[in-house]
Amino acid sequence: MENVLTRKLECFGQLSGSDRAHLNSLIQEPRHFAARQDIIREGEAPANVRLITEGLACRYGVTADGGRQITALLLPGDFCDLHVFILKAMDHSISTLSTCKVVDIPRKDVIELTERPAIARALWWATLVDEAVLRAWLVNLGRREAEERISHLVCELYLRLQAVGLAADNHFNLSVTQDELADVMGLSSVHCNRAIRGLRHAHLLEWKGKHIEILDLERLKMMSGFNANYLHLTGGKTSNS
Amino acid sequence: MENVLTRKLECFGQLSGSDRAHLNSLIQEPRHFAARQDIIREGEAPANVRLITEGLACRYGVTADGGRQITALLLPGDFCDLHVFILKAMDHSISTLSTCKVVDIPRKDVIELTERPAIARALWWATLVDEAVLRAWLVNLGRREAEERISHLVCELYLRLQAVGLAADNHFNLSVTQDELADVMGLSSVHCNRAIRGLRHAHLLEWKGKHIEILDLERLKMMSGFNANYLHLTGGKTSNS
DNA sequence: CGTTGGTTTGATTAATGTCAACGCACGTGG
DNA sequence: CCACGTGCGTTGACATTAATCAAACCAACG
Repeated sequence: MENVLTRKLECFGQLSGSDRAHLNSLIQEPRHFAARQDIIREGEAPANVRLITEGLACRYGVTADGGRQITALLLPGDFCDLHVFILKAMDHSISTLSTCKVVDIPRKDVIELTERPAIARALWWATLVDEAVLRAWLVNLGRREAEERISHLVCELYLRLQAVGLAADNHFNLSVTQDELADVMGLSSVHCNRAIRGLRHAHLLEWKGKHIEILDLERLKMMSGFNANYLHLTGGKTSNS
Repeated sequence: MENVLTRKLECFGQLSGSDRAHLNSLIQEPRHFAARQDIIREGEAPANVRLITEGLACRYGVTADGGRQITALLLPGDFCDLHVFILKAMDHSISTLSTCKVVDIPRKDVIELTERPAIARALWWATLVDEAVLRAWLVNLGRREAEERISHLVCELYLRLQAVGLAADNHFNLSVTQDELADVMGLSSVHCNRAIRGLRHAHLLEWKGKHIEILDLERLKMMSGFNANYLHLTGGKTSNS
């Protein structure tokens, strides 16, 4: 089975055999992280680029009064800190949510990567998609209320997980507690709990422990105004191939 | 006077005379837009890259039920659609807020730009800063309430406008109505109005029409937990030089 | 002057947060 | 094998924050 990095980058477009081989050579032994451990902290300037190969992680920011807001969920294939080439220091922290495997890619290898045009474009694409997801989340937090907000996230995660082979048949696993979900959604955990109950009672989904089952994807998309365009998954392998 | 593009890119670092000259040559006659006109709409795939040289514009997304959320404020020097090289179509729209001047840069000229290393890095930097601002806004919407939220935005805009020479001495002009501010903040315009009144009564700022005067920047930063790191303005000309 | 677009205010309702209790599943140690 | 924590989910009661509706106000402008 191909590795998560090539799978992810080929969402943008087909890569040559040589490019794939080169990418494969970069995936060394991963480091293992327990759940709820910081991978990188705000202020640090890491020397390597890190890539999640297994598990769930998140970017987050904290407010002065101790609040936490998760600003991105990182799935297998996602980069932690492509920024490092340009910006002096991390302006946010990254933490695991589940146990994770993380590969370190030395800075110089990434620079080499950017000299392969197809890969460089795919990396650039990944950055732009991250940005698009951030915009979608902003709309979600700013203009949708709790049940719609959660529905929207569930739709997004289903498609993103599907794109890396981690979801199918309307169900998937997600290692987040309701406290953590609250930090994603900009809500309190109690309110998240009640919103999920609402969705359950409306026969839209089941959510027990880590297991999420979407009972009515169409209605879930409808009620949350979900439109997959922003994920830009129109490249190589959108559908199950 | 140098143009806004070079001024902006030199926030990242000094450019050579040749690079500057090249950038200057790209700034042709701008097109004029009235206030509240769309510059690009969701779904379009523009052939040129557009750059705001004067005025205030915004990115925005709309929800199914007609709500609008502004996801970025574009100041002079900001690009509208660097995305166009990679992504097939815009996943959001851009509209003017005030009257604006907009320069079109042909696609091929931007490709040439990316072949000059210092400029390519500066463009990359600009993208990453945009992303960092999105994350900061997400924290703002998710975890701060109205008064703090507005304070945070005011601090950010003051620094960003200062960086392009459009703010000094704790005041600046901002062409947004309270309805538009509400769409930035994820609040209702009535609630924005009351929050501004609160800030006014606390002697933190004055805000009359387009004119904003910061009365106590330190306290404003404090109460909103503002930390300028995410703007990454540590390069060439952070302070007044 | 009257219109118009924007701001301000009050009254009311809806959404969300907070605090506290309870319950359930799971693991650990006696 | 059972008793006890412990972490998480669930629920209720109540406080706070924000949205909505509607009216009044104000300044700019033809």
